[in-house]
Amino acid sequence: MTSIDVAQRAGVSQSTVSLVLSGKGEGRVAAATADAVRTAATELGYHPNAAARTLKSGLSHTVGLVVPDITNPVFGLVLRGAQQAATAAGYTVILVDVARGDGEESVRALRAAFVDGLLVFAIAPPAAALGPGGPPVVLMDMPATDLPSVTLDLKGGVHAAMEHLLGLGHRRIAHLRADVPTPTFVARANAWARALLDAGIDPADDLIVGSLFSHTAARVAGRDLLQRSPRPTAVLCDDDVLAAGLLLAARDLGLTVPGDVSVVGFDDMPLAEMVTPPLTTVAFDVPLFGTRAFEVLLAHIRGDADAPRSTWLATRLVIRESTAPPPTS
Amino acid sequence: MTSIDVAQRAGVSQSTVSLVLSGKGEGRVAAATADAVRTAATELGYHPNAAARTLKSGLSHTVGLVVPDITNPVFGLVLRGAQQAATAAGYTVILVDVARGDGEESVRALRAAFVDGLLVFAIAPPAAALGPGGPPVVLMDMPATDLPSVTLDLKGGVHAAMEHLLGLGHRRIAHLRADVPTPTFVARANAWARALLDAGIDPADDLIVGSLFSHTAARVAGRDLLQRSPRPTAVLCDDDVLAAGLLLAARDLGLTVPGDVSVVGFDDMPLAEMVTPPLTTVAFDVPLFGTRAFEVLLAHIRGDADAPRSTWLATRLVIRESTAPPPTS
DNA sequence: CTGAAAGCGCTTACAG
DNA sequence: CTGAAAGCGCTTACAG
Repeated sequence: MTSIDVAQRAGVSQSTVSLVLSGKGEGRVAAATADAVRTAATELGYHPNAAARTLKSGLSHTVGLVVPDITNPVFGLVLRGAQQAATAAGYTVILVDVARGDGEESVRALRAAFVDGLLVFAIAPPAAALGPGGPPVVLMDMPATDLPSVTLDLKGGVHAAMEHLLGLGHRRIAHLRADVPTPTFVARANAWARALLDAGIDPADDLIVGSLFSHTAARVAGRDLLQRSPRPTAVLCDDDVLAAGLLLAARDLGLTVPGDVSVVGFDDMPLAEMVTPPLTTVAFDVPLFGTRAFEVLLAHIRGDADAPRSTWLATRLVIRESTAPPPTS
Repeated sequence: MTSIDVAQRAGVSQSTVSLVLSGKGEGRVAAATADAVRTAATELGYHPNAAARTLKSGLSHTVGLVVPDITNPVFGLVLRGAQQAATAAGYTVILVDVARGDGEESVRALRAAFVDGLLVFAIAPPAAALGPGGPPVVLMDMPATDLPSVTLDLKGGVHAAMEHLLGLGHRRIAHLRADVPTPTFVARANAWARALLDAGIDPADDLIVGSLFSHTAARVAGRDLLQRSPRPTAVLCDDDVLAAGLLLAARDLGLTVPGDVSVVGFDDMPLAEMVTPPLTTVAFDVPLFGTRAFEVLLAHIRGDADAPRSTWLATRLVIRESTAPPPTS
């Protein structure tokens, strides 16, 4: 079932079939001819072979989104946003999960699916993504000097959260951080320390605890943190899943939130509203983040002269019920 | 940068390059020649063009996973499981989100990425996936007579949940259901009604409420349900997100769980442990579900004579803190 | 307005 | 053990 079959049935040449079906026949092919081609294609149930098309044209109209850990609910929303913009432009976004590995395998596979471009979220772009002949890459939540990127105003977000906590009267503000040394988490850590320093508080080691990326790990880390004395009166968490784990830890220890300890999350995922109490958290427009990233990537795929090198998205603090003044005792 | 460049540099023919680099040269190409080819390829940073390879061989070693709503956290784990089995077999899984649309667009795109096979989760397989020349399709959580499928023991799961609730002394057991008329939800509804009937209870309409698939929608629907009188003493929910919404509704109304009302979820996603109280829920091995589905698909891709038509996965009830005997009043 | 022809970069019999 | 050649199914100048 090839374009030649369609051509025969419609009584035209293969070129004409291609022209009509790709929409490039406009004003070059007679309406009657075009109709005949379309009819024949429908009757035969013909679908152009994408491999052949891509081989010839060099374009697949598909981009890949590489995420570090699909288990984290934010990425679904990022994909949604990216896909929305992509659909409008005639593209599809396919997602690949690196599962906190190096992603070499996955990206190699993605190239094998010859995507026209790559969106890489918060991980160092796998070498396989770069090499010569590789497609354009846009980094998300990952600053870079040599590659275009879309980042988040992490500093502003953490700053707002710390101002909020400091304003409430907290001094011992701990940091429950992700045990992942990527720039996005380093930036959070630095902003936390900066805010403390600016308030004349020492960002001491006993205010810091690291955790793997699961609520179970955060629960264990949180128990450790909340049993230190003096106990922190507030905790800034690197994301909402970690914050959810900390909530569990507080409950394990018979501590109330925000009565005994205030908690701030990051990302404002749906989860933030579902836990008890609902989380005060640093928010950004997650789908928009995906949309923006796709738009930047598309500009690079098209080779636009004014394709943005690096842009960023605002963050803001959403205040819910997990923060309050420190206990008076 | 093509295989011809590599051939020239290594001083061999294009055929030899192909043989060596595809691993099919074993025992057919002299070791020294093979080394020369590999060296040249590395030096040149050569990557075979996947479109050409696929066009010629008809194989992309990529399969697609089509999910109804990537926003739901279960699908991430399904992808993980599928990818794990796929990696072992030299395949990659790419995910496409249909966003509760019909998926025609997405699947067309996936075919354009010429996947070797398709895993379609809980939605009617888009027509674009079927047509002649389409790749093998395996349906997940969606029984079918004409296509291979991997399903869940939904009936057993609901039965266990209802036995648990009935055993606790509940009679007015409501059903918070997904407003999505796919077989997976119809099966849950039927099993719920069956269990009630078997216990001599009428599965009346006032025990039923439908909701869109978000905790916000479920919260609203849940408030409606919990304000009916007499109030249900227990609610079976079509999934954990819906159950989380119901928990919020109970809180809105000043009701305690499980004191005033018991709640059972479905899927046992990480969320089930993060909400308050942790959810009693119908569980299954989510990653294994993905793994199984991939294995079945692979058997069909390979054309194994004994490729399974339809298999199923067990479910079990995980009892946590959201269920207790009904209020004595 | 339409067709004949070349060629995208591989893989795979086939010949030697 | 190695190479020359055909061909996968399209698209795209080019000719008419």
